[in-house]
Amino acid sequence: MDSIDRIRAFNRFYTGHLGLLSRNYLGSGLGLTEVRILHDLDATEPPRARDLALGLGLDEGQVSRVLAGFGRRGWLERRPSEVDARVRDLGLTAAGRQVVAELRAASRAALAEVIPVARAEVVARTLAEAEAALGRGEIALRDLAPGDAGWIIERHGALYAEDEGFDVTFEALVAEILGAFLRQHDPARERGWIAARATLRLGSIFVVAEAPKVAKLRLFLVERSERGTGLAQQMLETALDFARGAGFTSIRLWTHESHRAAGRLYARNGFRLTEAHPVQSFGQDMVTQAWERDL
Amino acid sequence: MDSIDRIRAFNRFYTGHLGLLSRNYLGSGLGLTEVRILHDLDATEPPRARDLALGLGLDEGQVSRVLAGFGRRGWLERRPSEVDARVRDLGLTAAGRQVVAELRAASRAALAEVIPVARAEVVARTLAEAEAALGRGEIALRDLAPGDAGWIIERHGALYAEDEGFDVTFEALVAEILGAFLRQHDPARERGWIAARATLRLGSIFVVAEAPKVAKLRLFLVERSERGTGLAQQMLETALDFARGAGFTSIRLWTHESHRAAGRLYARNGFRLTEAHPVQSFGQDMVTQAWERDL
DNA sequence: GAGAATAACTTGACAGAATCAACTAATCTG
DNA sequence: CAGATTAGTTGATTCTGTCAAGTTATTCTC
Repeated sequence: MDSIDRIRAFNRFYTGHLGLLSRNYLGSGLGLTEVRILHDLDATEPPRARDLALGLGLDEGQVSRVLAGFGRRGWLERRPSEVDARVRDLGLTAAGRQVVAELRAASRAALAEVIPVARAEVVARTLAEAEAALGRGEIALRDLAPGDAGWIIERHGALYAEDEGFDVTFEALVAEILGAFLRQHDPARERGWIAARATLRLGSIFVVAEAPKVAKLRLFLVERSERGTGLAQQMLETALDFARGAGFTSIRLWTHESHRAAGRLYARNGFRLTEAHPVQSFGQDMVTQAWERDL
Repeated sequence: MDSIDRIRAFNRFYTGHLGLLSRNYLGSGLGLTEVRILHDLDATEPPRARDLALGLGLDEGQVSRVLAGFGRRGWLERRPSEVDARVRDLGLTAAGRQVVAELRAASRAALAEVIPVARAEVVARTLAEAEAALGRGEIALRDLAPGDAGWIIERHGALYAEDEGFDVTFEALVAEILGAFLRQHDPARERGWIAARATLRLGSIFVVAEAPKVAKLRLFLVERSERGTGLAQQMLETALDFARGAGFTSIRLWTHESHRAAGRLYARNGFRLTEAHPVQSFGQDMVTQAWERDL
């Protein structure tokens, strides 16, 4: 079962599990479409009819009829816009907002019934990550927070096991490096960043001191999904800027020959290959490289 | 925004994003309901009409009509069951299976179009975890695999930060403990387990040697969602059995007074509180406890 | 600035989906 | 064996979604 099949399996499971397709939505007498439109209408900046159709993937005619229905029921006011007379400004009435509030409460109650309270937290966390994985939200570079170090270790362990066949001693090394860093480091000269989209972590990069004037780049990792997007370049620049500002005059890093894309990134950013020799580590034969550049 | 609201937000996002409500499903001329029924029919053990209605949350009349339609198109054979003449045995014809195969291919293609290849992997991974979080799949206790150590560190870091206000030095400690364990331990006498539902990890427990005859229980963690389900008891028993089999004659553990439920679990399992004194650690004032029992 | 093109929305016609209820036939229960 | 239950079908009705045509206002083009 490949990734696409897994996603399809989830879709079937989820639609079934939550009854997303239910007609008479939560006994309100409204259809799912009406509920979705109502929800969109209840925003600080109410949308135009056209936006509703586009945003929800509906026929404009249908939206028009639904809105007319809301008007008839006294939930919605529609008056010609003063800026553009083709457009009708939409605004929920107090009664309309009341209906939305009731629907929201009913929806919450229905969900709470299907999902045990204790589970809601994990479910929300994993779904939020899935949402971010689907590309929702902006990527930000931030400082380390509790839990991040573990994630860095997990992803180094998992990705290097898949890509290079490394055994768990590599994960052990990463754990020890990070343990030592967290326990003690000079915040003025040493720092780690996490790239994340909402709660979904996408990459890590660290600058540590190797010598008074020589910095070292470590634990530079970017998830496969974000490779080739320019994120790695942005992270590298952030790290180099910090190292420069912290008074280092040069920076070094160690990597493996098999990381071709990483090598190209370093070369493009002024690093020179200064060392390369075969080693046997983490259960695999490979060629380690040292790269260096002035700051 | 609490967990339930987050889940509701995901539902809105997801239904919109994947166009789950698409009518004329993938240009096949079939509706979503027909497609769902067809998919369910294509199983090794074909369901009865009744099961379809129940399983998909549909009206029995509607299912009957849809099945009749499939029969008319030559996709489905319906003959009275020999066991129970009220029931009609359902079986897709070769043509029917062909239709299902084409639909599956079309669905895969449509998904692949919406989700960039590079992203499919993370999306599948996070959705699989969400599915497990929703309670799908059995819980299993297994040995450590790459990535597990990082997860243990992350969850210790995150949960203790939330529950006890610990700072990152606690995460550092866990990282160092695990780094050392992974790098070197005696597999006959020391062992770690992960409790997981599919790919979603739910807890961890370790047995290590403190002295030749004295074992130590460490890194015992259960996600909030699984507390009170008997999982912790099962994990503890597994660990105690192992320690007994490995020749230890007693076992110790350290915990904090604030972990009331854990304390009750230990007491219920024959542990005695042997030590308790106030300490200042990880940025918090607390009372550490030592517990012990014979094996 | 006139005429064409486009945009925002409405309306009509119609096929298909979902719902409710009534119905047949077989089987189970006590 | 009478009555209840189960599996499935059929009919009437309402609602949804879709396609196409229409109205009015605005913008574009030469």
